Amino acid sequence: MEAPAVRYSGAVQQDLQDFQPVKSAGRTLDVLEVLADEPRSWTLVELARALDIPKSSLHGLMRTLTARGWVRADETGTRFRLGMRALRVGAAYLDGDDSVAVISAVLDELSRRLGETVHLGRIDGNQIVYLAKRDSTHRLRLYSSVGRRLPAHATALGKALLAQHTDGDVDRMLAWPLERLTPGTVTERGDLHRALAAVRDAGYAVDREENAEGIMCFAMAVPLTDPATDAVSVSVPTSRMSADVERRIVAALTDLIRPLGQARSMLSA
Amino acid sequence: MEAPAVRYSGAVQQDLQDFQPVKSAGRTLDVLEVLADEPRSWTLVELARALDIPKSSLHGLMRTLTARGWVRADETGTRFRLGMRALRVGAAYLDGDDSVAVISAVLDELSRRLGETVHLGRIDGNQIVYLAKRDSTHRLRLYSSVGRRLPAHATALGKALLAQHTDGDVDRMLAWPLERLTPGTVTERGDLHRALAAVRDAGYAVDREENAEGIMCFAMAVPLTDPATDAVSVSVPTSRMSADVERRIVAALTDLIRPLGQARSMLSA
DNA sequence: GACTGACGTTCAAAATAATGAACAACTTGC
DNA sequence: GCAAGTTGTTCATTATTTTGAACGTCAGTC
Repeated sequence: MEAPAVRYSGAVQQDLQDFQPVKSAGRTLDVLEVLADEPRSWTLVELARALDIPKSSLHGLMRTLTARGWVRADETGTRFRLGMRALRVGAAYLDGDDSVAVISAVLDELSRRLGETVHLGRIDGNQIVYLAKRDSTHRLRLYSSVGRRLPAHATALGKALLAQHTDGDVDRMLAWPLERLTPGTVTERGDLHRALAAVRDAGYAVDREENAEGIMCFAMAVPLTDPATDAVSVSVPTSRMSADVERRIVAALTDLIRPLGQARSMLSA
Repeated sequence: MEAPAVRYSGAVQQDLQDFQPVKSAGRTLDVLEVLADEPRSWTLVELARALDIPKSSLHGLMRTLTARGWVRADETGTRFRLGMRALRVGAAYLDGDDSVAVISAVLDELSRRLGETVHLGRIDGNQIVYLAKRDSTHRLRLYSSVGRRLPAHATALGKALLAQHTDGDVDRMLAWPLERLTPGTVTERGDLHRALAAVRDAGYAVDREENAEGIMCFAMAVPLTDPATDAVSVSVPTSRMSADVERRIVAALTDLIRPLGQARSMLSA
C-alpha cells in the first residue's frame, strides 16, 4: 500500500474513506456558506430549496443561528442574512495565522517601496483566497478583497503556487474546463502547463489581464512551507506598465520574499 | 397584553421564552467561537474541557468541521485552528450590509479630508465591533481592527451609540461593573450617564485615552436607523491634538454624517 | 371578499446524534 | 526502557433531531 504524501498519526483526520459527518453541523455550515456566497436576504423557503433541506428542519436551525447572532433576521423575522458573529471568525482566522503575521511586514515594505497594490493570497483547492492587502491610494475599499476568491489559474498568485506542483498534480487540483474571466484567461491545458514552466524558470508569475482587464499582476510564492501555500503579488494598471516597472517589481519581490525561506523554522504551528 | 417594542409577524424569531436550540448546531458555533476568541492551536481535549462537551461527541464535530475547511488541523491531526472558510463569511457579512456600502464613501472622504484614522463601528450588545477602517499612513495592518471588539463604554463609537438610549436602557445594555482598559476609562455609572448627556448635547462623542493611552477619538452616530446602530469615528494621537484639530474633525463629521439621515429610506433591507 | 398560492410553524414517528466506558496510541517521567 | 498519564478513537445505548404532513397566516387576485 502506497503511503500518502503526508502521513497522519491517526488522529482526527478523515481518511478520504467513508466518514459520516454530523448532519446538523454540516447543515449549519451549509447555511452560512450559502449566505456568504450570496450576501442578500434569503427567506426560509429559498434556503430550504437551495440546500435541499426540508423547511421544517431548517426552521430549528435558523432559530439557533439567529439566537446566536450568526444570522440576522430582519424585523419581520422572515428574511435572513449573515450576522455579526460571522465577522469575528474571519478576523480571527487572520489573527491566528503565523504566516500572515510574518509576511505582513513584507507587504508593508513592498507597498512603501513600489506604491502599488500588494496582496497576500493563499491557495485553497483550485481557488486563491486573498488574506491581506496594502494599497497606497486607498481608492479600493479594504474589505473589497480580503476574503474574496478567484480561480487559481487566472491569477498571478495562483500560478506562482501551482508552479510548485507537477503538471499532473496541477491537472488534478484544478476544475476542468478552466473558467474564463477575460479574453486573456489561460484555459487550455497545454497553455497552462507552458505558463507554469515559465514561472518555474523565472521564479515569479505574471498575469496579463487574465482575471480583470486593465490589470497586470506579478507574484512570487512565499517559501515558508514546502510546497508553498501563500504568495505575494503586486498589481499594476496596464496604463502604468513598462519594462522598467516590471524590473523594479521583480527586484523588490525577490529582495523581500526570498529571505523568508530562512524563517521557515518559525512556523512550528 | 403589552406589545413589544418591535413587533414580529410570527416568523422565525425566538420569543425570548423557551426555545430548544439544535444541539449540534449550537456546538458547531461554540467551537468556532472559541477558536475565534483564542486564535491558537487547540487540542480536542482542551476544546472539550472549554466547552464542557464529551470528547467523543466533539470528535465527530471536529471531523465535520475540518472536512469542510472551517477548521484546519495541523499535520498530526491533533491540533485545531480556524480554517479558511471562516474568512469568507466575515468578508461576506460586510459585503452584504447596505449600511456599510452607504457609509463607505463617507469614510473615504473623511480619511481624505482629515488624513487621520477613520473607523466604522457597530454596537453588538455591550461591545463595539469594527466594520471598516481607513488609514492614510497604512502603518497599522488592516486586519488589526476589522472584526475586533471593544467595550462600548470605553470608546467614542460606543458612547455615540449609547447616547441614543435612556440611562435606564444603557444600564441594562452594559455589563456591570464596567471594565477598565486605561486609567481614563469611565467605569462609574454616574460618570457614564453624565458623559452620555454631554454626547446628546454636543451631537458627538469623545474618548480621551479611555481605551488606549495616547489616542483620542471623536465619533458620531450614523442616522440611518433609529436608534442608530452604526457610528463613525476619527482617531488622533494626543501628540497631534489641538482645539483646531478638534474643530476640523467635528466639522467634517457633521458635514458628512448628518446628511445620511436623508438616505434612511435606502435601507429597506 | 372569498379564493389561491406561498410562506412559516407545529407535531409525532422515524432517523440520527450524543454519551460514557473501554481501547489504542502517543508522551512523559523516572 | 518501562510505567503512568494523557490524548484520540470506537461502539452500543440513550437522547435528540429530522421529517413530511397538516395547520395558520399573510398577500395578492379575480
